[in-house]
Amino acid sequence: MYTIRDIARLAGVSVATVSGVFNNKPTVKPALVERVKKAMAALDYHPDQVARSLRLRRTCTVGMVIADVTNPFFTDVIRGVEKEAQSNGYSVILCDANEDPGLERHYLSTLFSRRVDGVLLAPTSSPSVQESHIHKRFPIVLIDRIPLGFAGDAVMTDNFSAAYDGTRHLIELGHRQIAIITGQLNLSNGLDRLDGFRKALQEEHLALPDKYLQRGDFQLESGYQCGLELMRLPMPPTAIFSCNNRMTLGLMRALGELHVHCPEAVSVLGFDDFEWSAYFTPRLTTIAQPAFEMGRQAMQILLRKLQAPAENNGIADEIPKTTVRLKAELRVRDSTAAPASVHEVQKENATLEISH
Amino acid sequence: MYTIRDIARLAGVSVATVSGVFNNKPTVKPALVERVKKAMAALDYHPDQVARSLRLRRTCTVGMVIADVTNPFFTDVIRGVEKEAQSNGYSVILCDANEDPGLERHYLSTLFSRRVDGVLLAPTSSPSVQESHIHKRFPIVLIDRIPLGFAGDAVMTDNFSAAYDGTRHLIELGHRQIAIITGQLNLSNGLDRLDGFRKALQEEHLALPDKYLQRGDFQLESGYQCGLELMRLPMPPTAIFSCNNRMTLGLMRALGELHVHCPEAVSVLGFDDFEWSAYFTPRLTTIAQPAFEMGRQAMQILLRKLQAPAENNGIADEIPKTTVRLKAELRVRDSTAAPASVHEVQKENATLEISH
DNA sequence: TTGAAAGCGCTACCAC
DNA sequence: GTGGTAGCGCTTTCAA
Repeated sequence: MYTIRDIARLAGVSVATVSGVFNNKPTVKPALVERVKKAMAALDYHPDQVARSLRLRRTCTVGMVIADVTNPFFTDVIRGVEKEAQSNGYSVILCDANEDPGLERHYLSTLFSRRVDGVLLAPTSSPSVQESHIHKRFPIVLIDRIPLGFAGDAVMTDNFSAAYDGTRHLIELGHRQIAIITGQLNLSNGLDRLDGFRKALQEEHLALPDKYLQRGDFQLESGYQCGLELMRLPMPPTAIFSCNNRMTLGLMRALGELHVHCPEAVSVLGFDDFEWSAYFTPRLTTIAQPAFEMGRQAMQILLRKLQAPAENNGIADEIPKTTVRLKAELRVRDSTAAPASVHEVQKENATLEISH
Repeated sequence: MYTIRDIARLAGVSVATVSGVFNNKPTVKPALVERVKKAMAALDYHPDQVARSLRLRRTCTVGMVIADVTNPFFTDVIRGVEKEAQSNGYSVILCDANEDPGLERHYLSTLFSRRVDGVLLAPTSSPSVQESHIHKRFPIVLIDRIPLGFAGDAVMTDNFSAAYDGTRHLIELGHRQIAIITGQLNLSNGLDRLDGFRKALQEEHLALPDKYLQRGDFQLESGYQCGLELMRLPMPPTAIFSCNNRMTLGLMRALGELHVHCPEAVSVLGFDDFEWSAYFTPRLTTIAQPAFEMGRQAMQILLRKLQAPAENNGIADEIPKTTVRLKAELRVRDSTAAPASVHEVQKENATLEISH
């Protein structure tokens, strides 16, 4: 392994000059720059970022702690983060907290040891972010979800509006008996979706019977169980809003097993859109989150904090907090349709018109 | 930010003692260990891994360069790597090469600068791994795919056997007109799948007309185009083997648009299995790669190389190369069935038996 | 404009 | 057992 000294010797200059070259100091003479670069290339020399980090007290590395990397939603988030990081000379250490608060805490400590400049965090349900000492370690930007009452930097989908708009879509199709399968309600992503759903119902004075509010946990199995329960009710709903991709899969399985046809017998609206949503039978109507953009903007905010004056280093409270809520997009496909009763009415109307 | 000196002062010991404590040196007296640990906890002190790395010439960090993180297959690979790394005290820097050889080369240089201890690489089509100087930088273990003629450490699916077994499944169902949609053929994953397919056909003396060999590029669009082409042939195949998940999606879209029913009119066997494979209509028969295990074993091999004696540091040629080929699993679902002609024969046989 | 040297936080060697 | 200290590779100040 070569050092700056080897390059200096080979190029016949001092180490300070070599350092000046790869830090683009304008004071180094072009001729010397040339000689140094040649020497660097000859030895496949790349400055040691570890030594550099120690000296500069800056690693140009950020940590990314994801509660559940297996959820394909996060793949796009990660890509957005990675792209923005890479084009700004940052590297990303990826940590999979696996929905385990203990592991999340462990990762946050590891990242601190490694002196990452900042952290992007999609927190688990029992969030370490609430502990103030974590924020003394490095700036943090939350992604996708925030704990109740959290006041800090965050980028997420405007879940309330997204759920509201989606539910309105169901109402406008003529549905009156609409059920919801929610996720956990202790983080914003679960709660805001339920709230948006409720708002849309209340505006139309539609009831939400207890049985129509099924509480899942964002996992496939819970979507399946809640789906079974809903469709076995004496008065099953005519439309179901499923609050994430996995639960939607479980719900579809439940419908299949019960031989309940979608959308004829029940409409399904799912949160999260993916490559395969348009390949289902029926093609799924979904609420698409801007995952890539979420990652990109989160990294941008973090970078901005890192460029803040050194004395507060992006940690101090004086820096204004940024919360970005990105708009989701409703993608209407074939899993939502007017309820059977409305079909009847429409047919009748059609008949009437024809008979004029 | 506190340093080892602050802890030493607070605990009333020397820096050497403090260092001894968090490096588990058995020579430190328990009473001192206690005092030091208390001081560390009091200040939320975590040893600076940057300084440590500089001193030890070891970062306990590995790089992971993925040609295409958007492919959900890699999500599981990454999880396997991450889990194995984490439980051995390693961190993972994730790099998305985006199928761009230039970007891949750039990342390999960045990782070298950061002095990662080793690299896991799913190479792009125009692979930097063939360049010998890369291997002087750090040990590399390839994942999922190797360039033709590569001799080094690698972990991948036994693509040849997987494709062979899958094709045999089609043959045993009675298919004789079997087509394939391949990916690029310059890396092992594409080529071995084609070879396994060919082998199975040859054993049964089945022809592979030129038109039945459609060359895709592992992207959705190519699966779609190849699917259209195949089913518009004067003599379309009765079964199609699609060489990855994305192309299978494209193929299914093509079948849908042409109103070709699967599996009645054509059977579909897809490489790669995912959460949604069992939720398609029809439920897809697939070849499931052990992605998580692939990541885990790749990281294990890399760790083993890192523990090799310092003088060759896992880079020298003397260390034997390990190539692991993991078995894939054929998951038979509903998208593959006997061809229409065989259905007829079976029905006839059934009739005959009844008439006995 | 260039070079010599101090020091970032830690480890490990050596002296006590 | 414990402590003092050189030095990992780099940046940057200061002197030439």
